[in-house]
Amino acid sequence: MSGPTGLPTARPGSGDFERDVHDVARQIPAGRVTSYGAIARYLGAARSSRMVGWAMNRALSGEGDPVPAHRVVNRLGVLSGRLHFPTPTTMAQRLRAEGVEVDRNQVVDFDAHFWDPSTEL
DNA sequence: ACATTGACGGAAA
DNA sequence: ATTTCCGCCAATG
Repeated sequence: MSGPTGLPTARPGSGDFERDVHDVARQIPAGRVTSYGAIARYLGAARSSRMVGWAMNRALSGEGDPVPAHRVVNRLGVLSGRLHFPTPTTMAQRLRAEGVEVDRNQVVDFDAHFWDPSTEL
């Protein structure tokens, strides 16, 4: 946490952004998913959803506490980051293991599984 | 030092 | 409704 309000205040460009992204991602409940944009909005960097992707990419690097990167998809529910996992199917497998249906690299009934940090957190 | 490229997404055309 | 354009900025060639 960083801000006096308790809300993360780090923005892209600050070294804390990456850590905050990981922080939020770790709070995504199993069986739920969120989007890059949703995390960016929560962190007050609505236009930097790409940076969230960059941060998630680093999350897979293994270092630090594990981050459930498979629970972050794009706004359409597509597993756009699947190619960054050990194998192209790892992301989908992990989601299915949590009860999230995936068809054609896309979360089925995305809205029902969507978890918005701005609302839920 | 300069150009291109993204795990994106909203706005403009 | 669909397609194209840009902002955001770290990383890479």
